[in-house]
Amino acid sequence: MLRHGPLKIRGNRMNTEKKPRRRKSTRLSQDQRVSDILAAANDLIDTKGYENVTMVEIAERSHIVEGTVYRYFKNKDELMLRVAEDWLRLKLADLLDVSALNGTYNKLRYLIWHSLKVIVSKPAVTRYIMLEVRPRESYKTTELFSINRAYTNQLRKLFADAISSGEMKRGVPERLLRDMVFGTIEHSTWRYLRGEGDLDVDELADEIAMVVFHGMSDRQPVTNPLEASLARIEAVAERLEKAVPAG
Amino acid sequence: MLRHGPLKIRGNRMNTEKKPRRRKSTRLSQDQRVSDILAAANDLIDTKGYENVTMVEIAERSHIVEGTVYRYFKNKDELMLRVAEDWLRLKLADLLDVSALNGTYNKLRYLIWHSLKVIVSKPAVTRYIMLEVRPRESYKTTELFSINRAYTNQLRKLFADAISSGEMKRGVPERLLRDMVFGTIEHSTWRYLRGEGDLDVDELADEIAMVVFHGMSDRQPVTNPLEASLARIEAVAERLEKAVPAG
DNA sequence: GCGGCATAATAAGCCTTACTCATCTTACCA
DNA sequence: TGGTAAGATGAGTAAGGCTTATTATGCCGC
Repeated sequence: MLRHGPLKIRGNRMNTEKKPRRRKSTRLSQDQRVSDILAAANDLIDTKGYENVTMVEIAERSHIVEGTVYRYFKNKDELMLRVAEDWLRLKLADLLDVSALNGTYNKLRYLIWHSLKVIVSKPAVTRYIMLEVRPRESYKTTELFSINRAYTNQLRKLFADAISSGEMKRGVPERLLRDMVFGTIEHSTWRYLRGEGDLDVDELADEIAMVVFHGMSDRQPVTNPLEASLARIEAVAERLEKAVPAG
Repeated sequence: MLRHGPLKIRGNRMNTEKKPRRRKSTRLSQDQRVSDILAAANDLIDTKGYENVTMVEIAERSHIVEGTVYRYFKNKDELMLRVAEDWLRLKLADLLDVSALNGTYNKLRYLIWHSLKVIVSKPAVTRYIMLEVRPRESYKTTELFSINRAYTNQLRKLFADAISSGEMKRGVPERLLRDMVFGTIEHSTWRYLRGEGDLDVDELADEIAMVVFHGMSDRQPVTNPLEASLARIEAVAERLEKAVPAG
């Protein structure tokens, strides 16, 4: 199938084929065109998934021709990046300062909850960022990387507050804790991002915060009878130790 | 640029152009061809990154022509999947049964260490799996998904052992703990997978195991609460025995 | 050795999609 | 109202995945 109509008008005696008519065009302001294109791209990404949108489609939905898109965006990647940046910037604009929240756990839960909200609000673009932008060598020089710093910064505050309140011990590499928090969030959302079912953001935020905060090991009051028994004996031991004069 | 030599031989009076010479071909056994192709694909993926290898290149390096590759692999995706599957299956073949290891922490550390070893052994294919296979809707019906179950199964054993020894409390969704373990591993390796520097597998395994085991909150790095508890009691008992006059 | 033949391998293309560019056209302004 | 800068168009290219008609090779029976 030819993309642009017949290549050659076959001449027959009385040429009944109309010569290809150039479509009527309208000149819009730069801003209007750009926002038309961005809107079209957004719609298409959301409905078809970022990997399936083509420049022709974006152009059609913007009521222009493919070549015109390239007047406003250097290439497809720049357009997609712009969509992602605009969205993420908007979403992170209302991120609270966690220092205002009460307690390490609440701060943590809030950050996790916020990330999940962002992801759920536009899964297709999240996929784009996770699959196309973050893996790049140049990721760290990316605008998206800078925007994401908002989370990193809040997490840093959380750590500072938690250390000064004694809830966290000093010395654990911040990098690792970050990887644990965001790694758990991302891994938890893959099922959703793959299109398998919904996501209960509030419940999941609770669960993730809990597991990340406490880790795998048991630290709650013991339920195991053997341990309970030991705990009682320990308590007695402690009392006796105090009672008996140091010898 | 034409991909396959001149399309049309322009006839001039005395045709001095040699007619396109069909290259000499050799027929190999099915097995030999397949393994040639797989070897070529492997080399190319490792050296150029999976996103940059083309079917023509794979064919050239296998000393055949593009079309021939399609006799042995339905399409590019099937070929790439095969490369990934063969590799991962081989790598997971020697995964130990964690029940043989001593203590939850050691089991955990071993699983993390093993994953990291696998990732480091072929980062280009790891990227392919993480960026192309796992995001698919069909991922769970994939051979790679099945192969990966080896980890899941070992992790399940770890949980079972840890619960029965009292180190972990019952009731935390297994899914979440899995997401924490593997999410932290993956997030920790992105810098490396992006090509930013090396990875000290042993050190990182220790760090991840530590942070995943204990979580963010401050706690003693106790490896076995029962043993720790007994140790404390014994110390007290010893002191008391010395302090209290023999009755 | 030799000829027939199943099928491996080749060469030439097709299709899609990102991107380019010469040409046409429009809106604005003098 | 007409000249013009720049916006918009249509046609085309390149690259890469995939298909297929044709060629020729190695095997097998004789």
